[in-house]
Amino acid sequence: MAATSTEKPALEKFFPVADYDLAATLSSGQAFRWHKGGDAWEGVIGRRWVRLSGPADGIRATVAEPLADWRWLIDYLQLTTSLAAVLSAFPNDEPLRRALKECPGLRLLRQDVWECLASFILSSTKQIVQIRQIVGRLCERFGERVAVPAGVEPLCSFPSAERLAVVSEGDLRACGMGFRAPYLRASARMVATGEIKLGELAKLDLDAARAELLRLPGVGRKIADCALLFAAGQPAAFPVDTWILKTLRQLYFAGREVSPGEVVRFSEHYFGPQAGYAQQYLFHAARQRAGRVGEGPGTDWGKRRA
DNA sequence: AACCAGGACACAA
DNA sequence: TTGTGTCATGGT
Repeated sequence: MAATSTEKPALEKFFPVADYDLAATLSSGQAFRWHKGGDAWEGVIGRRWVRLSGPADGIRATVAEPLADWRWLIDYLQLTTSLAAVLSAFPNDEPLRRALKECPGLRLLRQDVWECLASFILSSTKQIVQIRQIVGRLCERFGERVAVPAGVEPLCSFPSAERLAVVSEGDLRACGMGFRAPYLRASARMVATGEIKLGELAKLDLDAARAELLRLPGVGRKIADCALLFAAGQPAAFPVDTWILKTLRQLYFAGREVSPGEVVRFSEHYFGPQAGYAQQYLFHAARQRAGRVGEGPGTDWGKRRA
């Protein structure tokens, strides 16, 4: 664990990397705590505040306290992943070629499993902007303060399963999560007690890992696959949400109203070992075309009435 | 101002 | 196995 002992602690580090679109990646609905501040993105990874900016040839990272070991960030951003190798595993079809052209440099992150899972438990029938709000309130009320540079507003970590397991349902509802509150609380308990071991998911095959997550209340196939893909290192997981359902019907079923089950089964054999990456490209491309990517509260694309 | 949102669940048939 | 109503909340 002392592999980087030769490095001096620093507040800033530059990581050379090609084909990495930070903005697309951080706003593509896989993580919910990133905020754009000027030309940079600010967020919290684990218990650290980070500011990221993306010059053409890499990513510059700034933290609040000097660091020598940056592996946590390399891992989160998946900087050692060869995008070309991933994309070469895609089926060579027109829909994917188009999505690749529309979202060059889109990546998958490797998030904390509990944060990702809990966030997606809160996501059901919620718009992404609302998920961000709910997660934000959850963190500020039950998370722990993290160190930030002078002049930056205080921020908190994502609350642990142990913490959320002992928060009352009413206090959770006060974050605006509605009927999802009992799901989050009960799932937090099962994770906190070790009944479900999130750390083991990466070692299991996809079906076994999914079966584990499906034991959690409020976690169905879609949310399980989100946690598996965005956090648990299962590259073949393929979350089918309303966007992907509509998109796949259009692109692969000639617009026919095929059932969700049929679309799921199609996705299981068609997209291959990197199906999850394919999903993210199709999802982000579709949302981008619909003008839904940069949206936040108060964004109305100039349609506000006088 | 209605409509609907990165679903899950219990309950039909 | 596949289809329907229900569950809170608030942005658009």
